[in-house]
Amino acid sequence: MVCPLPSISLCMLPSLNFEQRHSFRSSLKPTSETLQRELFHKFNSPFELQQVHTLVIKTGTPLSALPLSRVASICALTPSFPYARRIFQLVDQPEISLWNSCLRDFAESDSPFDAILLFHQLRSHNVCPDSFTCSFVLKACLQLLDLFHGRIIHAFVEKLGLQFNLVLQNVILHLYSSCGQISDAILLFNKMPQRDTVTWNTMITQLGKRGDADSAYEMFLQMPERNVRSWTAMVSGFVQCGKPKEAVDLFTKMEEVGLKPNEVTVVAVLAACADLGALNVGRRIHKYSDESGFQRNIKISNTLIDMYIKCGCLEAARDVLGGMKERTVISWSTMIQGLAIHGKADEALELFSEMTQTGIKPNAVTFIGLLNACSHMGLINEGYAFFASMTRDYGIIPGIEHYGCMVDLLSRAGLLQQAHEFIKQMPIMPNAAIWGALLGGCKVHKNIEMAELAMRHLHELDSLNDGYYVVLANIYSEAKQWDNAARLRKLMRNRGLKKTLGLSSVSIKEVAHEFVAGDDTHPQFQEILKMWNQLQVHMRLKGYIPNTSVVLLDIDEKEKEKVLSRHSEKLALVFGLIRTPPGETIRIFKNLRICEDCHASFKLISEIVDREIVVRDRNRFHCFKDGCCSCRDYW
DNA sequence: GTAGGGTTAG
Repeated sequence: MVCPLPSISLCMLPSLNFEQRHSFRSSLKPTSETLQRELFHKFNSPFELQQVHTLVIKTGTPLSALPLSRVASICALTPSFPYARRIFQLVDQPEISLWNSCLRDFAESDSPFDAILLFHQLRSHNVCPDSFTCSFVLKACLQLLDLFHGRIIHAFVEKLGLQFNLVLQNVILHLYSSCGQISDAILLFNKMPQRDTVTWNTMITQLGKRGDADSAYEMFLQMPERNVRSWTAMVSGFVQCGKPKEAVDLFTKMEEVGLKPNEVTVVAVLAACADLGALNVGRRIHKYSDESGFQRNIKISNTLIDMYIKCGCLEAARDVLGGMKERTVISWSTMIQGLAIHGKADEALELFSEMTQTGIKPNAVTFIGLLNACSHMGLINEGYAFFASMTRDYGIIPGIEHYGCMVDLLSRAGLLQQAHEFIKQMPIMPNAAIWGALLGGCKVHKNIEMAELAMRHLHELDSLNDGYYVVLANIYSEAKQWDNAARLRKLMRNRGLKKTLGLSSVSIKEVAHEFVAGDDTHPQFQEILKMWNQLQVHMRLKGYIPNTSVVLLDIDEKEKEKVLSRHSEKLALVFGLIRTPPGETIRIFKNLRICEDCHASFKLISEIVDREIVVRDRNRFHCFKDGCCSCRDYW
């Protein structure tokens, strides 16, 4: 027999200490409050539902005291479902709202498919869904990119007469567009009776993700009202579409309009600066970000690290990493990759062990950075060791990129036969990048036979890429096989391929000055030429001999030297020397790889003019100082 | 209840 004491709330007894309270409590009949609290902890399996229910009845506790949403999530996908329903029907709360909160939790959980299962459960037990039900299930479909169920729910929305619910229409639009059904999305967009900013922003975001910057921008201009998210979506879209300049320009316009960029905008525009190598804009945004109180945002810090690295400022990148209170695997991987392209393999490897010591597990991208570091410095054994370790110690299956790094590592080091064997033993089909890496090694190590073999594969895999033909033509002309070189040029012509023009830019007071190879139409060309001739006198005294073998054309030596002296990176450097004060570091950005003659020249010039010259080429950084390059001539 | 962001071989 239960002790017939009146129900007293424990909080009415503040003077009792913990032990007293505890002994008192055990002699009391549970109140609704204590019951509710305890139920929350006890509720673990559906078996206990009946026991709890019995307790509730025995103590006369109102049913609403039960943690109903917890009951719902525990019973949702079990045979106790009907039992839970019977309880819900006794509570003064719409049944569907309980299932909805459960659906929301499932949709946001690690297994969103549970939301879809629950939806089927609800349907088969004739529970009537409402608009919230649909929105949560659609959210689950979106997480899973489950177009099949998405279409079912869409049909259901129409059946329930919810086709005028703007929120639902927006989710459906989002679902179609992110499942790659852009034409369905556009169809829906066009027939929507009303649209809001979310509708437009969704379209802009998804078009940007698909690489269609033009359509996205058209929408951006067309939309009646733009908020910060609209601008952010467009800035981000430009970055994703490989238009970082447009991204920075739009960002500037956004500031002019008086809108305050938020954390997401900052990430997007910093990524644009990284792509552009726009250090000054990047620095300004870093300052803005700090002033806005974004210091603790990990994604911003990670993007800042990447931005500084890609702008050639390793020190600044280190400072950002050093100042981070919390780091993710991305923070470390970004820095490791950064050190790799700056030729600091030892530091990259050190950072890796520091990372694992702090308990952070590397991911597939971390290993790309590590292998890259080995590759840029010729660390063959270390590279093999990392390649083996990634699977053995971390269960990461190497992807095509990892194989690419290994082929690059071996080829660069001149182990061409070994590289070829490695390719033949790959468990996945080698792609153009793999053969391209081998071809690159053949150029450095002047192996015509292997180069031709690689080219046969490249011919099949990526016949429209001019770069490979140029490399092979280069190999031929260096070996003075003019017939073969000419044959290749003819092949390129027949295929409608043109050699990508060399483009270099040098930034002076925030303005990027661009130079094209061979361009003598620049207004300051005469000045540049004069300066180059002066430099050459000093260079020749230091033993400089123009390396005319890099010139593809079969022309006389004097002509070759002329072509050589007008390489875009040389024009940019000389212009930079003229227009900047002595001692200032010169930063050059080139779209292709730096040529061997320019590399040799820059080393000498850095010594002659006593300046640091930082060149970011298509692959990595070269930092010239006191007659040496940070790549130690291994590239 | 609906829209967004960070590292990735050559």
